[in-house]
Amino acid sequence: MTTLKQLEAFYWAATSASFLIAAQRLHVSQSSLSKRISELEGQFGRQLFDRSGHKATLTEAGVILLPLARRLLNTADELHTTMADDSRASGHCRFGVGEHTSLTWLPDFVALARKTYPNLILEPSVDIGSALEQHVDHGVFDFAVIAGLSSCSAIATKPLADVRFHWAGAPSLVGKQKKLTAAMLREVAIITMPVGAGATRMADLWLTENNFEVARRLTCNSLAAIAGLVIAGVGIGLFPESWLREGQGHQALVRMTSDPPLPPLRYYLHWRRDDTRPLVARLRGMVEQVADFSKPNALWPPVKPAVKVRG
Amino acid sequence: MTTLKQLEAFYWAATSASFLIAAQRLHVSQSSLSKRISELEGQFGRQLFDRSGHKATLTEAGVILLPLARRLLNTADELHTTMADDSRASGHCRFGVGEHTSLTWLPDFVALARKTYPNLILEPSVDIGSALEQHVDHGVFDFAVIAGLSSCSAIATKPLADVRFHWAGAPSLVGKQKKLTAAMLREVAIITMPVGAGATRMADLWLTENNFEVARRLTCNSLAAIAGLVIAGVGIGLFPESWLREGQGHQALVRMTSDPPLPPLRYYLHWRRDDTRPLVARLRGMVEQVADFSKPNALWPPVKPAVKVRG
DNA sequence: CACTCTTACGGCACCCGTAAGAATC
DNA sequence: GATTCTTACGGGTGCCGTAAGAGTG
Repeated sequence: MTTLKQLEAFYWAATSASFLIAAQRLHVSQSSLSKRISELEGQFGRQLFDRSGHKATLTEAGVILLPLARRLLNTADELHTTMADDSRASGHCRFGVGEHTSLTWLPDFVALARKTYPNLILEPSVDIGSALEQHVDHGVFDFAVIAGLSSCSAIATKPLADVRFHWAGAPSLVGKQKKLTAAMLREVAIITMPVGAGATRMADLWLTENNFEVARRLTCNSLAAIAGLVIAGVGIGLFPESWLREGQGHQALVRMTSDPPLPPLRYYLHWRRDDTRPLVARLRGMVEQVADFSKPNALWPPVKPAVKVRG
Repeated sequence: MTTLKQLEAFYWAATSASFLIAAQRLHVSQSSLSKRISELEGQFGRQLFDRSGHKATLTEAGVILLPLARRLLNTADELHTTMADDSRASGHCRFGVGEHTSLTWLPDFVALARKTYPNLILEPSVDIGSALEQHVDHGVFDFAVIAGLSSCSAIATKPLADVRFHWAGAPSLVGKQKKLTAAMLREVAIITMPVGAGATRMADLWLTENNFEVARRLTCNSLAAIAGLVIAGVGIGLFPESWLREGQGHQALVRMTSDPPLPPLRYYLHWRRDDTRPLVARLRGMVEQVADFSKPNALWPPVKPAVKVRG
């Protein structure tokens, strides 16, 4: 008898980058997934994948089966949406966020998800936008929060918030006017996340469109590390507004103005359009609820001098 | 994870007369079926059946699930219809036929089905039409061949053939004209299958509509036995035309004419509308191919005197 | 040689059927 | 007491993961 497990295995194998990634998404071993597909092929009496090449590709029969399997899985998901009491749902959820998210509302989301689904195992990963997007597309992540839109039509998106970024430097570098000028850019290094990150793409666009020349570029994949570099006077860094808010943030990090100002960066929830699992859909809904990018970040608490010295 | 087996069990339990009958149709033990339903209830966190009474009835949640399960099973069946190579399908098929069918084309059907699906186990039952219909409705049979239409809207039908029936008697009873008159009916017993049989219903209608009075009625559930009674001179019997064909049949059974003639009896293939299993659908198609009610019957071969004595 | 998928195999978990139990009519 | 469904339990098998194998680029 054909089972939903088998069809699920086939579907994700057919639409993921490899059997291995499909297996990871389904939380089974790769050999188990391979076996499930073999069973299907046995039942149908035909090959679903052509294994002659380096990687398996769909045969004609596989192409026919793909939409049928999708329909069946859809129907099964609808049934679950209606019937299932998933308050005690167990399972895994893998998702990706940028570093900014990881330091603002990620704990809120995890807390809410854990409270709603105590048996669910959450597996967040922090990475830059381009890597997150690829992992969503390949089926590694159930969803991801990424700055900017996806270029892939198989990925659905929903806007979450606009976040303002600003340049900031150490007091000694910033000067009195706290304004980033073209002259400064020609002298001082600027430090950003790697090129795949949404904020970096936005900043590069801003630099290009305004014909700013940049002396040196430094990239680092940790925003906290960048803050350390900036404080040490290595250069000017790019930070979300919440890191630089008045009365909060490290006194050694001074927000600068620029002309024109940096445009706001829009964050989107990304997920594979063909992922209809109801539980994941609810988790995505919870992301929308708690996604507050203006929260004071966790690593960078409001600094009130521990001992206030008067006079 | 919810499985198709579980939903199948639920669906047939909900639409069959009892868990036991549903289990028989699915070829599993009743306890196994019960367990599958319990598992569903566990997953959904609600009762699907109300077990307080003598027999289980659907709860509100069960009523909601029923069409969803039906849809999922339909989708799964469509997938199988497209993909499955069922030439080597294994399984069981239970069906019912009337005695006339059992003695004409049933062997042809069994032969064809066994040839097409060597691993399929066929389980034909012979009974009268009303019993067959009930068994189809309750899910015991996958299909049945019955004279006349069903009164139940859940049963689909397809006409197979019109069969003519005739009265026949022993030569001593029939007389020269071989005509059944109202006078004869008042004197001689008529012998038919039990009241639930289609031919009997047809004959009763004929008697009533023509205001014939009948001296005595005998019923017997075996057509061969009725033939024996008729030949012994007990009364006049009702037989399908193929039993009485010229040059065939037992010489001691003489076909009679009647005024008005008996109307033809239409045989229909009956099955549960909600049974969408592709294999069963193909078997039903095979029934249509081989259903030849005018075949000489198996028990009643053309009688050619074993030894022809001349002179 | 890195990567992808298959095969072999030991172990465990699940599911099945038998049989006894509980509840209803 | 007959019927209907559940529970308990032993047994078998099907499925999973580990690990090694085969083939490709």
